[in-house]
Amino acid sequence: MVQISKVLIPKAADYLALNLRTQILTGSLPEGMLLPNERELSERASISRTSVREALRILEGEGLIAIRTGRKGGSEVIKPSSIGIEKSIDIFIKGQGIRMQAVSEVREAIEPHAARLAAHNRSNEDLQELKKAHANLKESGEDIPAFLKANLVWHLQVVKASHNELLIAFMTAISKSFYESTDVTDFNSIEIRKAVEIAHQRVITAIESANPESAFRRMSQHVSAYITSVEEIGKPNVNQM
Amino acid sequence: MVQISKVLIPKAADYLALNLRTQILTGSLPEGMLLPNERELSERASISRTSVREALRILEGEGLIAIRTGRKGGSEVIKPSSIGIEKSIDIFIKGQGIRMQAVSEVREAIEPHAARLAAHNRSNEDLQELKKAHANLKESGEDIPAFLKANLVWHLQVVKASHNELLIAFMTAISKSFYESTDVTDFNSIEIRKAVEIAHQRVITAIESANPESAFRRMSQHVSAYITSVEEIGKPNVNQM
DNA sequence: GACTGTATTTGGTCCAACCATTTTAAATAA
DNA sequence: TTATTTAAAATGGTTGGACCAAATACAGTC
Repeated sequence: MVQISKVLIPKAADYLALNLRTQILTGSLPEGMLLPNERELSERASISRTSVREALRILEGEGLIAIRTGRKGGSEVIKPSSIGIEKSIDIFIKGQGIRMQAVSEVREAIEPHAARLAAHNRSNEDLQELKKAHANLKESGEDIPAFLKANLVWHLQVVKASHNELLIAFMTAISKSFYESTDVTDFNSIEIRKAVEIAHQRVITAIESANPESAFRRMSQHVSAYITSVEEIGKPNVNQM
Repeated sequence: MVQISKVLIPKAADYLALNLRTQILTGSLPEGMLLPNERELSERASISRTSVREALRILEGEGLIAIRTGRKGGSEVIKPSSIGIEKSIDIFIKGQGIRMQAVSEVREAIEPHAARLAAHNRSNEDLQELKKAHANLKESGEDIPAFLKANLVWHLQVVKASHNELLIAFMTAISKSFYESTDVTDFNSIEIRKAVEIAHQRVITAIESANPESAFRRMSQHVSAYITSVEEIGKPNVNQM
């Protein structure tokens, strides 16, 4: 028996999308460049404009092009931002019904290390932003939503100060889920909020004095304590949408 | 002056995609369900089949549906896997020209913590898979590519044993980039390969004996040492494609 | 020079037909 | 009866062409 492996016939749109994606990621199509308009792409690739548009929709979804209408519009090659990562992580968490605990564990992995890196790499601007975020948290008073918001910003700012683009993307994606599922009543107590404030101050001090191991240890303690204070047995999973 | 904010007119396809995405993520459209066929969706949503197809292409790209042709074909709702995350991380790393060092730093954040969790959560199957991966690494002998492959599998297996779906997804995505950019000649020395083997054995022992802090520390040391041994000043960025 | 209207270019939408693939069902042969 | 072949049906894939909508350029006008 002659062995014939199945001939895969990729869809026209997928084929064009792959072609363009490769050219974009290799730099053949540099950021800022305008792709040929749809009618020309259609002609050049010898496929219908409909298929071209499906291909462009795929690339748009991947964050590789931005499509503008009107004269001088078209498909511009853009640098893929972390939004794509955030979107897919969000879909993954919601679609899979990921446990909140799993999200917390990722924070426990990322944040201490990010604090360590921040102590190494932070700029003066980073430090000022961090202190500003800390001030906002201190000033939130009895306004629990404002406290939670300021808290979120502070944690993100620490990771930003690490200057690691991947950690920033991960943390941004995850913190959204975490923030959405945090119960306001968890922070009704002034004592808990004060403890958070003190812990943050310690981390800031470590980062400011460029002490990586101290930053790591203090952030580690803080995140663990924070999660413990939020966790309750039987707490439901991440909210669906 | 009357304040009029710009009226945003979303594209028909985006609108339908958002509608369906919401229903899928909230569970209204459960996994396995077949969406109405394209012609019916077109009729029900009062938009053209072309727009319906663009919407389906978006959802397909997000990993929320699988489209099959033929009678009894159609768009099946599927559980979004980690592939979407891996794809977007891959695009981000390549498109942004992320430094290899940044990828390494993420490993240093994730792997020790994953080892710690593995010591907590690992099943007997996990342990056996880990030992199998270790055996493969030991048996690779002078075959450097085989060594690197086995090494990759071992590291992934540790993270899998953590039973944290997000960490697994992150590590899978990242390890691909790391693996692709690792120079074979970095491991020409038998001494280096032997050191890796010993370090792995220590981590396995810690995980087997359910000693989280030992697992954390040993993995931490191993990853740092590994990265140091691979790092060379002036090493180029992650390969573009 | 500022404004205004018109033409041009580009993406957005629609339609109607036909092709390709897969499954089902009927017809036929063994 | 059972196995095989053939035809029909249902579904996504693709096409070409027409027209709509938005953004810009440009010529004309004040």
